[in-house]
Amino acid sequence: MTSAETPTPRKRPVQARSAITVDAILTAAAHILEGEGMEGYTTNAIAARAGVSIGSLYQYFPNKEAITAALVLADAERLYEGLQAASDASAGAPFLSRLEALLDVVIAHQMDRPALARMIDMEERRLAHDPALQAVHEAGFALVRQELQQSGLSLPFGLEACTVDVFAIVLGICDTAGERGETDGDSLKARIRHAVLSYLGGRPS
Amino acid sequence: MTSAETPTPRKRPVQARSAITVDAILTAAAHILEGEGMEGYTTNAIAARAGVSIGSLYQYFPNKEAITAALVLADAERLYEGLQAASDASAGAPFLSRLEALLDVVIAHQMDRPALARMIDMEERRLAHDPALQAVHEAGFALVRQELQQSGLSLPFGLEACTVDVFAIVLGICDTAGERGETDGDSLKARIRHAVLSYLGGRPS
DNA sequence: GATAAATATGAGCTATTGCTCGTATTTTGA
DNA sequence: TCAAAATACGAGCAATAGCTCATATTTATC
Repeated sequence: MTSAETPTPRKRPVQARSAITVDAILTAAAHILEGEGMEGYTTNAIAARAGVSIGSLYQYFPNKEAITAALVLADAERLYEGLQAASDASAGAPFLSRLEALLDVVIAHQMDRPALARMIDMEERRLAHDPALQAVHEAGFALVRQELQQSGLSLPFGLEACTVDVFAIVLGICDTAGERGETDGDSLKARIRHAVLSYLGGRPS
Repeated sequence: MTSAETPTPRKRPVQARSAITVDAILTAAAHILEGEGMEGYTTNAIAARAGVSIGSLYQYFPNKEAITAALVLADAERLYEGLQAASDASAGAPFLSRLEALLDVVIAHQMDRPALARMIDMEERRLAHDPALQAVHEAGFALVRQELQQSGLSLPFGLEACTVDVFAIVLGICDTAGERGETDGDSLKARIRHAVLSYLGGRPS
């Protein structure tokens, strides 16, 4: 994984084994969050599950919050990179195709590990003021903004408002689906596509 | 406030003064949540702010979670009652008017105390499995479901899916607006109305 | 092989905080 | 008026969990 997953590390891991340790910690944290929620999410439990001593954990993370922040940031980055890749891959294609490509990424991201996605989503709200996280969010915004600009559609509101709302609609429907335990990705995609397209004024379905 | 705000009370308040105590506790809890977030949200702080001893607090709430649950439930009930009232008041009116009446309630609820709304929203996700809360949610669903049924619109998806999505769209845009600190209720309403109407296939703005 | 730097360890400290319980005060009802 | 019930009080217990630090081990460097 990239170095961005370890923000504010107390010590920069330089040897290979320490990188493995950091990775094990983040993986363990994710598994606990996914399987037990916030109740079991303690630094001691994370260290134990990672097969690492609590001392080692605090050698690379200044506090518990930093672990969560790293987890959330890595997740946001993965999503953004997926969107970027989809955007690049569908360059030149008509807007509808490009939108579908982006939705596929978002939905795959949601459907992959729904329980984890839900927990990370909740933590993401709590850590919304983290500058590194905000930067990734802004990058995602920029991507969608550009997509809308190039779509040639006559937008119902200002570019910024439409960008914000498209995000809100997509994430809103996705999160709700996650909370309700929906598993049908195709249905989800069809509904989100319809919601976004009709909002933008493009011919839906 | 109604008795529904005190679920699972350790002791049912029967005298007037104890009702005041319970009310003071809930009010204090809301104020702390609104002003300091989860960091300052401790039972001792709540009791202190309420001008009540910690012992009194635990005479009416079995644990801290019950206070939060009562807060969230009261909020959800207030919203639902507002929707119900708006629905009743606009009986017989065309769908667009009725939708606007409902949106006014939602937006007023969001704009009234945005910081508190945001915190309650977060806790609401965490407590999503609370039966009493689920019941209120279901009541809200039923209201919107009926509204859609009576609209005469030919829905783009099944009634249930449309109900869920309308909720998700409205709350998604609202929450995002709250997080971004938006203060223009009119703009918000226009966008949400557009999003919902276009999703449903009714002629937007 | 020797020295230093990096990494790993985990017992236990510290601080917080949810919560209890014995007691005091107020209200009710007869 | 007085006993019983309801309410209020708050010092302090108990448990948890974040985190430190002195020490041990491994790796890199020369």
